[in-house]
This record gives sequence, structure tokens and C-alpha cells, in this order.
Amino acid sequence: MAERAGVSQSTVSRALAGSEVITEATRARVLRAAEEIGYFVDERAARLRRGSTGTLAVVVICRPGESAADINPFSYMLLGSVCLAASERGFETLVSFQAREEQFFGHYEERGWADGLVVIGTTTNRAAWDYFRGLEKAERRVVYWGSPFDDLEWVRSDNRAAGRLAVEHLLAQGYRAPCFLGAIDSPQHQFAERYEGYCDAMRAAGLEPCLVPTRDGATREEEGAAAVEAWLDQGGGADAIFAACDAMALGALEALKQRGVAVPGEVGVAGFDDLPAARFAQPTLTTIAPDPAAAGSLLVDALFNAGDDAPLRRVPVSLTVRGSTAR
Amino acid sequence: MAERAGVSQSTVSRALAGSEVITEATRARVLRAAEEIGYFVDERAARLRRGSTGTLAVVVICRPGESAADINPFSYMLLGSVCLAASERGFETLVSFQAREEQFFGHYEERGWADGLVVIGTTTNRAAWDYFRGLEKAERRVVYWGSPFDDLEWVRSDNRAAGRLAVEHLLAQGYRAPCFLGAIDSPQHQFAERYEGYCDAMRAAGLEPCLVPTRDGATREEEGAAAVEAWLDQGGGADAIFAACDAMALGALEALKQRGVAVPGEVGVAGFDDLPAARFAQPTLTTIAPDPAAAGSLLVDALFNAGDDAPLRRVPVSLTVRGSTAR
DNA sequence: CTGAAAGCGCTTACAG
DNA sequence: CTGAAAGCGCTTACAG
Repeated sequence: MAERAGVSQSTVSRALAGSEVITEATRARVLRAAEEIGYFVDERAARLRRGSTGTLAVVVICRPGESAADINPFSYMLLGSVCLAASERGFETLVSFQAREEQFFGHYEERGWADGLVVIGTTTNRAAWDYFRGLEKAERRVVYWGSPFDDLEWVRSDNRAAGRLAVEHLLAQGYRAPCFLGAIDSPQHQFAERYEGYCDAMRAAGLEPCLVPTRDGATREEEGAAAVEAWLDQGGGADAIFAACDAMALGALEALKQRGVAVPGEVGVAGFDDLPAARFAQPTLTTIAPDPAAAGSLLVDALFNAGDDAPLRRVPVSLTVRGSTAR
Repeated sequence: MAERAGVSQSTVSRALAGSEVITEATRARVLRAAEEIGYFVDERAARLRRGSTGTLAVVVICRPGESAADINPFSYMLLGSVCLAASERGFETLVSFQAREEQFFGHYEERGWADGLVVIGTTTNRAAWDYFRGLEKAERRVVYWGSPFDDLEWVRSDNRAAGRLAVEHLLAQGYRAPCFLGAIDSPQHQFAERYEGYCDAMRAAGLEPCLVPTRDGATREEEGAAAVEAWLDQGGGADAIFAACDAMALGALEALKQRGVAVPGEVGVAGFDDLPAARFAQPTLTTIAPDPAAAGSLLVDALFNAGDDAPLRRVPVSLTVRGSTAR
């Protein structure tokens, strides 16, 4: 390649890297030669020499046994937005889905594969969290979505605001006794935060918070459906449900329909996530939507600004009103 | 590291690479030392020396302006299944989403970033296909999902079988005149294949095929809805619809509901894709489901078996019966 | 079975 | 502004 352009290896490198110091004429000659012989810089060598990788690893934690079709659509959206945000900042993204204990892996930095690691964990997988928490000690660049641990570098939705938004909307629609559907002691910390926001708004309105607890099930939808059935069996009592996530809300909708409870007439339902499915539920599901694009940007920024005084770690949320609360 | 274990660099390399030739005692010593100092092989250097990358690039083609939340859920599933399949075969995956002309990029092999490239394009993006088709000449390892070009190395759903399955199911449910909703002259070749399967089964049953054509719209759902409205305006005539994809079927459902046409009573509706949303549509949507896991495996295998006599390139499909055809 | 040496393809001080 | 030289951290013939 250097021969072809009639210059030295150093000059080729500088010309292609866009160094200021090179004559425009020389650069043009080098670019033409590169075009002619289809030359591209070998990034393995460049990075080995340079020391950095220009790549960011993103790990999506799944439940064991999950296949591509079972993975939470919101995880996919997060993955997409992280890749997009990384790309905007000039980084490539190495992605891997990890479910079983034998395959947990986070040593991308040590191996020279990536400059940092984004871990996306929306589902419960305790073993994975234990593994990744162990890594942290090594003083590396890692940032987490959905971390159950507050001492890790995390980015999350503004869950408290979400809880408040939901309650305020429900009350504005004329519902008088919204309850919260979810598990607040779940390792999924975000649910507890949504519950806190819910409680804030309830108390601000002079109302008593009310919790309809869910229990672990095969899927979030089943958890939601089971909890609603148990609640109805005990006589119900609330006239609206704010579910900790859309999947549970969808399950709740299912259960209410089966029991002949009219939505939104008798009971209003709102969720969180804005899954694609929310738009097609019957009735369509009112939900609090996190901003996936903002999430990707914040995660990538947090990765490289770790240790900052006041890193921006809360992804804004917004209310999407649909049929399930329209009365 | 070599010092620490008291052996040469060569021996460390061989021990860690699992070379047969190394004494178990030596290997143990090396492994212990590696553990102690937290040593990991630098893959940049290893691959530079070895010549390969152990990585596979996957490019998801999007529509310009699409954000992470807008991307087709099926594309995400395909992405997931490709990553999973690659991982099973010991490959890392480098993923990128590409929408605009300036960012098209496929030179992962030349740059030493990947040993091969999987391109996932389910949406219409002519410029992207032109770009990637241009690459092909360079005699490289690329395999395509959703390619409009038959001369590229492709993997697709068994679309003809899908068309047949849909018609056979519709007839078995007592529908007498199923039509096909979609664009058969679309660059999206797969739609035409589904139409062919539809025609095969119609003729086999002694029926005349009938096409309800769609036209490009902002989203597939809008395309489906608009086509159904136009069709109703012209007097309809069919008693069942097999839509070229779920998004269109969902749009059709929407339009039928708005016009007061009962589904599945007056008109049956079936789609293709098995989007998560299909389970939550009202009524729930009968659909032909491709097998995303199989798709990932086939794509990865095709990548490394290119040029084989009879590469397996058709992903099996299956019928998922739901409410929209249940009469 | 293990070690010394070469070299993968770059980038970057160091000279000129 | 450009070139010659060193070296990034590995793997792998080649000896022994």
C-alpha cells in the first residue's frame, strides 16, 4: 500500500487518520491509492498499537432458557438505543445475550475487546447480578440498567415521577381509589421506586396508598393476572390499577376481562414501559413511557463520565393516554 | 505474566489456549498465576497474529429517522437469534443499526473487525440494498435476511409454505373467499413468495386468487388500514384476509373495526410474523410464525457454508391459531 | 514438552 | 511536512 502511493507507511497512516500535518496533495494521493486497491486500515493492529478499542460491549441479561422471541421487547429497544448512541459517538458495539451461569462474561476490557461495558438487566436473574457485581471491584468502566444495587453505576427511568404521573392522571379521570400492582420487595428496585412515586401522589391527594402484591411467576403477565384474580377474590376495593410494568398490566387486563370487570368503566388500568403490545391491547393500554433514545444516550454518557459530580442518570418519562383509563 | 508463572511467553500462550502439548502441571501453574494477577489474553493482539477475528458483524437496516422504539420487533428478534447462534458457535457479535446513506458501512472484514457479515433488512430501504449489493462484488462473506435480490446469499422464511398454510387454515374454518393483502411487486420479495403460496393453495382448492393491493405508507400498519378501507369502499367481496405481514394485519383489524365489520364473524384475518402485538390485538391475531431461533442458526451457518451444494436457506414456519379466524 | 525469535499491521515519538 | 525505527501483545514455526 505504501509503495503503491509512493510514500512511507507513516505517511499512509497519517493521511488516512486525517492528521493535520499532511499536505493535501499527499493525502489525495494516498486516498486514491487506497481506493484503487481496496485498502482499509486493520483495526486490530491500529487498536493494539493505540491501546484503545473504540468499542463498547453491551450485555443483555436474560432469563435462563429464554430464546430470542421471549426476550423483553423493552430490552431490545434499550439495546437498540445504546447501539445508536454509541454509534453517534463513534463507537462500535459488541453485544451478547447472557442467561446461564456458565456463560456470564464481562471481561471485555481486559481482553482488549471494549473500552467499557453496558449491562442491561430488566429481568430477574440473581446469579447474573452477583457475577457482575463481583466484577465491579476491578475498578472498571461498567454502567447498569435495571441494577438491583444502588452502589453500582446505574441509569434508570425516573420511576418516582412515573408513579406520580400515573396517579395524577387516574385522579384527573375521576378514579377515586387507584391501587398499585407489583412487588415492592423485588430485587427489581425500579418497581419500588414507582411505588414510592405512587405513594407520594396519593398522599398529596389525601388518599391512602393500597398495594396489590404480585408473586414470582413464569412471566410478568401471569404475575399480573394472578395478583388481580387474588385481589378480586378478596373483594377488590380499588377502582383503578397502576401496574409496575406493562406486561403485568396486560395480564391484569386479561384477568379483568375474564372476570367480567369493565375497563375503563369499572376499573381503570395504567402500566409502565409502553411496550408495542400496549397499543394493541383491548382496550388499548394507558402507560408511562420511558424514553428509550434518552436511555441509550445516558447510559453511554454515564460510562465515560463515571465519577462525575452529578451525572445525569434519570431517564425522563411521559404519560401516554389510551383507552384503558378513558372514561 | 510469564515471569510470574516462571515460564516463557510461549508456554503461557499454549497453556491458556488449551494446547494438548502442555504438561498438566505447567498448565495449572500458569492458570493459577493468571488468576492471581487477573491476566486475560489481549484479543486484539491474538487475532492480529492469528489472522482471524472470532467475530461476526450484524447490520440491521432501518428506515431513515427511525429510533430504537420504532424498529420492527421482528428485526430485534432476528438480531437476538443471530447473536445467540453466533455465541453458540464461539463468535462474538458486533452490531450496528444503519439507516442513512452516509452511515452505510459493511467493510468489517477488511478492517479486521469480523470474519463475516449478516445483514438484516426487513424494511424497505433501497439505498441500503444498493450499497450492500455493491459490496458483494468484493467476494466476501455476507449473508442477507430480507434481501430483494435473489443472487445474493440469502436466508428466508419458507414463505410459500406460509401462504399455503394460511389458505388451508382459512378454508378449514369455513371461509370461502380468502384474499391476499399486500404488495407483490414490492422490492420486499418475501411478500410475493407468500402470495405465490397463497395462489397455489387457492388453485388447489379450485378458487380464484384475489389481491387487495397495498401502497407505500409511513408504516406497515397504515398501509394495511388504507388498503382495507379502499377495498371496502369498492364493495369488498372476500370473507377472509391473509395479510403479507402482521403489521399490515393489525392495520387491517383496525380499519375493519372502524367500519363495523365483525372479525372473525364476517371476515377472518391472518397475518405473518407472530409479532408480540399479535397476541394482544382485538381479536387476537392468527398468524404464521417463522422460527426466529432457526433463522439465527441458518444465517450463521449460511455464512460459513457459502457455496455449499444445497445450503439450508428456508426457515420453517408454523401456524398459530388465535381469535381472528375462530368462527 | 518448553524456549528464543520472528512477525501480524499498525501508530507515534524521534529525527531530519 | 515526511521517513526510519520501535514496539503494542500476542501465536507459531523452528530448535532443542
